[in-house]
Amino acid sequence: MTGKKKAVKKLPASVKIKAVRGMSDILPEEMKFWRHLENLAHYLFRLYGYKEIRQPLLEETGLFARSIGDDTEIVKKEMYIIKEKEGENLSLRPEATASLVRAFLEHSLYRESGIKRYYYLGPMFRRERPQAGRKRQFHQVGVEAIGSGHPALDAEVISLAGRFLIEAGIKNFEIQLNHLGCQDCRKKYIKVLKDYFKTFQRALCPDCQRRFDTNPLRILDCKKEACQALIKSAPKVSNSLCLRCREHFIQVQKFLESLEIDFRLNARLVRGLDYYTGVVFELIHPELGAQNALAAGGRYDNLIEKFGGPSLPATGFSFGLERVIMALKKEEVPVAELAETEIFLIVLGEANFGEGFKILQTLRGEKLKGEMDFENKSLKACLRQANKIGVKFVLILGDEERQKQSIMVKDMAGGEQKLVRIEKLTEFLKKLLKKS
RNA sequence: GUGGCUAUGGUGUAAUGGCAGCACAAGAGAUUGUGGUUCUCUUUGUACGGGUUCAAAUCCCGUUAGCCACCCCA
Repeated sequence: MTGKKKAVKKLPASVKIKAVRGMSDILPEEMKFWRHLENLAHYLFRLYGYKEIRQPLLEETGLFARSIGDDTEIVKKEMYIIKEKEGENLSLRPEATASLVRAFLEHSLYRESGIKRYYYLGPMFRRERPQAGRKRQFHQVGVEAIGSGHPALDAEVISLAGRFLIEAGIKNFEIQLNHLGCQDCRKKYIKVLKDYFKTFQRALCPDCQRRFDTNPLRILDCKKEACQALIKSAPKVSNSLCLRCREHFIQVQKFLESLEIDFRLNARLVRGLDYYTGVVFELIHPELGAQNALAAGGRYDNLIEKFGGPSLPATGFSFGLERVIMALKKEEVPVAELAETEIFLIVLGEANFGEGFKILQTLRGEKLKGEMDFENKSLKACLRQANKIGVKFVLILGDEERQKQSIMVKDMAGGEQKLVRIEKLTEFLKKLLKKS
């Protein structure tokens, strides 16, 4: 290729390709945020004894229907379902807990001793109408801790979620707690709630009239003014809790207080997924509008047994990474740039190109991050480029240097330069880069 | 899924029915081997499809996408 580049002709609109709705590219400039959170997850969750696990993106559709609930929006409307020629349909996972429990049982991981702690990280899929913080492919990191009903485990998981945000650099968030009751008292509460709302059923908004049948707990979550008054005087969960649940909730709060974790009780906090029982929580960021839940989680003490496994209590949470990144940006949290190019090699004259190309390979072999120009651009243009990408050193290899078996090393910060013999180059650069 | 708002170079914006302009970014250059500042020049755009009109970025319809709220949820 010589001469001027021709302008790239645009494809006609009829064949313009673009990403699927609600699924966005994560471009290099965004990547530092992702790596910031992913690295933190790997470090922090392991610190607490959680082991990484990765499940497939596809599972049998029935798995989600059974765990999340047949009547939830997620299962009814939002799953990406792949029709198989034979056998059961497959679905892209809308969340991770169901498939984690599946894997847990399939590989008999319950045979291991003690509390089983896992963390995961990856894309989830829900076919919702997209918005900021609500993509159709979105990403979660989360943990699941299986095998203990102890309130300290709730406290561990909740405090871990809080610590994740704090270490990520987010200051402005709130932990909200509620107790939905165990299987028994939850059922009891739902009955009490339905009895209460039954008398006022006609006063409820249309959505809530529907919720009355599908998920009465959700009525507590309604934002309509008409319902607010009724909700206010509705019976509280706390009054329906059995003695054990009540004691458990108190213990969880005590443990959290002992760890100096701030939280707020929210009697109207409910969960949309059917498998939740007991203590549930959300981590809310106040500046993110309607998508303000950075993370949510809670106990699911009956799910494993429901899937045919042993009766093991469990709890966990998951973060929506897109939302955490929105919070990072809102709070202008400084996030470290990813490792950048340290050295830019400039070759003058095509005769020296091969030699320069070899030197670059040697530098890279020594773990020095280097680049060079392949287009025989002018020295000026190369320096400008090197300056733009912010390298610390520029190496110049021309006829003069070549004759002396040396290379010019230029410090971009100060501007001074020094002739260095090629065999001493890597040693020389390493010393400088470690110091600076 | 429901309702609403929006769509102009890579990015941010101007043009209120009459010449698509500006800034940043990008590329080339300012006496031939020295960057950042400055200066000159250059490339690149009305999301898509229709309609109204002498004339459409501008008005209308549809599509697509993004955003906001709801639904739901991380």
